[in-house]
This record gives sequence, C-alpha cells and structure tokens, in this order.
Amino acid sequence: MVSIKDIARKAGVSISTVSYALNGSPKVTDETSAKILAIAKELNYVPNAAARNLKKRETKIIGAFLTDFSGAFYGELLQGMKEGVNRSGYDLIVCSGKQSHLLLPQRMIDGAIILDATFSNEELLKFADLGHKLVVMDRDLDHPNVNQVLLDNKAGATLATEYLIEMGHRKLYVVTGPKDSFDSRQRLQAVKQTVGRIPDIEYIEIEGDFNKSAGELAGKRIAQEYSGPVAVFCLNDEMAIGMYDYLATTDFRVGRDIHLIGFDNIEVSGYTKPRLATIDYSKRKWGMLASEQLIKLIAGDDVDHERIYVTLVKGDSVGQL
Amino acid sequence: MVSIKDIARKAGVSISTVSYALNGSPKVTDETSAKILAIAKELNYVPNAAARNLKKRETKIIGAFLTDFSGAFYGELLQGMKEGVNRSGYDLIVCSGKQSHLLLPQRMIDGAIILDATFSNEELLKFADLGHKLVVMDRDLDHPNVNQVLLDNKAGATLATEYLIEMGHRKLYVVTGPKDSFDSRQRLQAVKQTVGRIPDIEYIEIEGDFNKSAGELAGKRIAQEYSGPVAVFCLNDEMAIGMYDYLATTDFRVGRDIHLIGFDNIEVSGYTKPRLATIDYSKRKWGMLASEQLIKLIAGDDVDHERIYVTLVKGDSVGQL
DNA sequence: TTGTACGCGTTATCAG
DNA sequence: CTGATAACGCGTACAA
Repeated sequence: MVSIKDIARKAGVSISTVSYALNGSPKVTDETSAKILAIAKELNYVPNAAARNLKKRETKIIGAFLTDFSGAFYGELLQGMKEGVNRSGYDLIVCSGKQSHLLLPQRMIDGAIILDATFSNEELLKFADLGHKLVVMDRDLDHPNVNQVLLDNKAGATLATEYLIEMGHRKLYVVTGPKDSFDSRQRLQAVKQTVGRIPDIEYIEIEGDFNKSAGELAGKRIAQEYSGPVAVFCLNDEMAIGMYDYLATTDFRVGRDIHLIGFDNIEVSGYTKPRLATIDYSKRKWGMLASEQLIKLIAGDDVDHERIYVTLVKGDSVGQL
Repeated sequence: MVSIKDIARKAGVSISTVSYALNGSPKVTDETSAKILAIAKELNYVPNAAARNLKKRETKIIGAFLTDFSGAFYGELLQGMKEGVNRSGYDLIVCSGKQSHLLLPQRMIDGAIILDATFSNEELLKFADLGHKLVVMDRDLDHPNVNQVLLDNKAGATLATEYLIEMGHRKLYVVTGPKDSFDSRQRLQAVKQTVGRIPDIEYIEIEGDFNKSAGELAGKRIAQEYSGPVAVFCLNDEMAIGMYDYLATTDFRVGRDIHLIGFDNIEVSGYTKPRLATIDYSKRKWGMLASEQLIKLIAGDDVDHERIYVTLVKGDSVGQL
C-alpha cells in the first residue's frame, strides 16, 4: 500500500511536509504542495484509516444498530440517518447482531444510534459511563451521554383506540408486541388509559411479538371465539398484515366482521384491500433527527430529548359499526 | 480510555506480558495470565481497534454496499451475508452512498460485497488492482481479486417469458430496468432470445428504471393503447407492483385483460390479489454465498464464480388466454 | 518475562 | 517563513 512515506520519497521532501500538504496546511509552499498533491493522486494515495484514527481519536463514522435487517420499515429511516450524518462529514454504517456491539468500545465508531433490542439498558449505560455517545430510539434511558429520539407512541395508540371507539366499536382486542419492547409497553399503556375512560368496553389482550406469525395466531384465536363484530388493534402493522393474511383464508371479512388497525404505516399496508388503518409518522425525519442529535452530542453541545409526532391514517379495514 | 498500559501498571508486569495474556499466548504463566485477565475485565478493557488494525493490517470487517437502503428486498439478503461472515469471525457493516466508498481503500474493511450501482466498473477494477478483495452481485467483472455471485437472470427471464407464451399470450410488453443495470440487460436479452424463437409474437419494449413509478407509467401507456388482452413482463417486482397499483384505478383487471409477471418475489408480491406471478430465488442463500466467497478470496483460496438458481412462481396475475 | 521496533499518520518543536 | 526531526497514539510480536 502507498503511504505518505512513498510520496515523500518521490517528492524529495519529508513525511511531515507531505502530511501538511495533504491537509492543506499553510505551512507548505503552494508549489511544493501542488507537487505533492499531484504525486499523491498519481499513486492513488488514500490515508490509512487505522493510523489516522489512532492519532485523531475519532473515526468520523456513526453506527446505526438494528435488531435485524428485515424490517421493510428501515429503508427510509436509514436514508434519513445517512442524510443527517453526511451533512456533517460523517459516514454511516449499519450493524446488527451481538458481535457488532464491540465496534463502539473498540472506538471503531464515534457514536451509535440504537434501535436494537439485543442491547440491554445496562450495556448501554456502561458504554455511556465510559464516555461513548448514544442516541436511543427504542427505550427510555437517562444519562448525560445518551439522547432519546422517541416516537410519540402514546399519542399514536390513543389516536388508534379513539378511532375504533368513534367508529362505534365496543369490543376491542389488542395484540401486543414482546413484553420487553418499549414501544409495545407504551402503546399498550395508552390503550388501557383510553379504554379506561369509556364505560362498557370489552377489552381483551393477546400477547404477540411484532412478527407476522403472531398476527396470524391472534387472528386464529379471534376467529375461534367470534360471536359478533370486533375491533382489533395490532400494535404494529406487521402483525396486522399477518392477521389479514390469515383472515383471507376464512369467511371473515376485514372491515365488516373484524375491524383492524395497525401502527407504523409500512409499505405493504398501503396494498391491502381494504386499506389497513394505521398510525403514520415520517421514518425519514425520525432517522435524520436521531443522527443530528448524536452529532451534536459528539460535538459537546447539549441537547434535549426529542419526540416524533404521529398521525392517524384512516382505512376501510375499520368500518362503522 | 483504558489501555494495556493501565493494565500492565496495575498488574505490575510489562505491556507485552499483558498483550500475550490477552491473546491467550502460552508464553505467560496461567497465574499471571489469570490476574491480568481479571484486571482487564475489572477495568472494562477493550482493545483499541485502530491500534490493532494498524499493526495487523486487517480489521475482520466486511462491508456490504447497497445502492440504497430502501429495498424491502435486502432484509434476507443481508441476513444471509451476516451469517456467512460471522461464521468466520468477521463482522458485517452495511454501507450506502458515495462517501462510504472510501472505507475500502482506507483499509477500514477487509473486503467488500458490491450490490451498488454507484460503483463504476472502473472504480472497482482500480480497487482490485490495488489488492482489495471484492465480490460483485450486480455485474460481470473479471479480475483475480473479484469474484462474481450472480443471479441466473437469463434462466429466470426465460422461465417467465415461456410461461406467458405457454399461457397463450402473443402480445408481450416488457418493462425494462435502467439501461445501465446488469440485471436488466441480462433479463432483457433472454426475453428477446426466447421471443425470437416463437413466430408471430408482437413484442413491445418500454423503458423503466426498476422503481414503482416506472411501472405506473408503463401501465398508463399500456392502458392507453389497449386493444385486447396483453401480457406484461416487468423485469422486477417493484415495477409490477407499481403497475398493479395503477391498474387498480382503472377498469382493466390483472389476470384477465392485462397479464402480469415480475421478477424477485418480494414480500408485497405475495399480498396482491390476484397473486403476482414472478421469479423466485433465495435471497438469504445469495447473501450467504457472496460472503463465503469473499472470505475465501481474502484467505487466498481460489474460487470460481457462482450462480444463484431461480424458480418460477405461478400466480393468477397471469391467466390462460 | 520484558524491552523495543514496528504500523502510519499527525503535529509540536526545532533548524535552516 | 519553509521544511525537517521526532514524539506521540496503542497494540503486536520478535529478540533478548
């Protein structure tokens, strides 16, 4: 590999002069500087990241950590993050899985955006204590080195629940996410609060895990105990889609017998017929804001926690009772 | 940050002893080794990646480069890659965008898997010439440091075309991908070959770009010039979905008036009604194979180019004429 | 077990 | 005011 040493030799100067020239320091004549730059280009010189990182103690790379790569959901989110970090001269890498957790303490990245259930709160707090900067998008974590950019889950779940009630429904199933999911817990709490304010609502909870299969299973159970029109709030769209899928194999019709609403407004939800009612928010904005907050945190600015607002998307999957 | 120096001081030994102990070298007494490990754990020691990379001239990280993060498509593919690299002690990072191209020559990663149109062939060949190891999944590139793991586009496009012909169709539209897409060109070529073997086929080409909007536009045009049942081969599912979408706003019915087949078998394709006919392949296997090939290449093994086989998924989006 | 020379840039200090 | 010398940063691994 070509290093500054090679350039220095070829240019007949010292390595420090090369370094200064490459970094645009005014300590070098324009003439020598030009010569050095020309040689660098000619030799396809690219500075070795390890050497530079070692000295500068920064990598200008931000890591985004995801529970898995599968979410149809992540595209816009990551796009938003990338725009956010690039704007400040950082690069974004996307990681998943326990093995990649080390990238942070190894100082391979300057900070991390967490949307990844494989991190425990304790682990993150340990990182924060060691001085690493974090933005969390999937939990409530209080630490000077951690900023939160969270969805307004409570508002969303409240909107969804109120919509079902407004449409005349009085028997309500909720299909939850995994018990350890922050989003699920927040949404569930809001549902309970909303339902609690209305008398005479029959409320049934089914435990899910945010995967399609859980929606199918829940659909099966609801079909079995069916005795009249019911409303179902799946706490994410993926499960709602699973339920859709299952119900399509039965005689029950979504929007007539079983009234369905989800959360996230993922792409497929726009293609179901009837259209799945859901809760929408800008995934791109969410990602961008998270990355901007992280960069501020790294720069030493102090930042407040942020909240992403959500809106209701009506759909014929919920009919008037 | 805590370094081996801190550990050495606390343990009352030299830094080299610490290094040996941490690396499990037999050159250190079990006793001292145990003491050192205990101190390391106590201090939350994690080796600095930059320093280690600098010396070892490897990072044990593989980069996967994508044109963008949006493909609903990438989930399984990346999962496959991750499994493949983790198995050999490597880590996977996912990158997108021109700025991240530098990660390779900077030696931030030990090799790259390319599925990214923002890399030109020249750029990749330059990297290969400089000794970097690459696997390409989206082009035909011949170089000792480059391995190809490609879809069997020709088989897929032939299967699709023959299916349409078998179902009795004789007027065939093809909606292409971008002109510079390798997959699009290969698929198109196979279509032409297949069509060429059958007399009396009316064949019309519409230029697309693999995005949903291109499918909508093409659908609009086909609807305008409609004079009787036609078959349409969208060279990827995304465009087929776009066309579906548009046709749903018209009186034309997919599978009766306009017969549609795609390529990729993305998730949404399973939710259209009638089901979109398409070409399927294991995205997970594709990703895993690509990563395995790259790791072999890095290890210096010599590897042959690989091909991923495809199958036809029939669907009622194509009816018998 | 330990001293030490690396790897490759960065930058403070010093000489011309 | 230009440019060279040298001391880092932090692990690794050879020689002693």
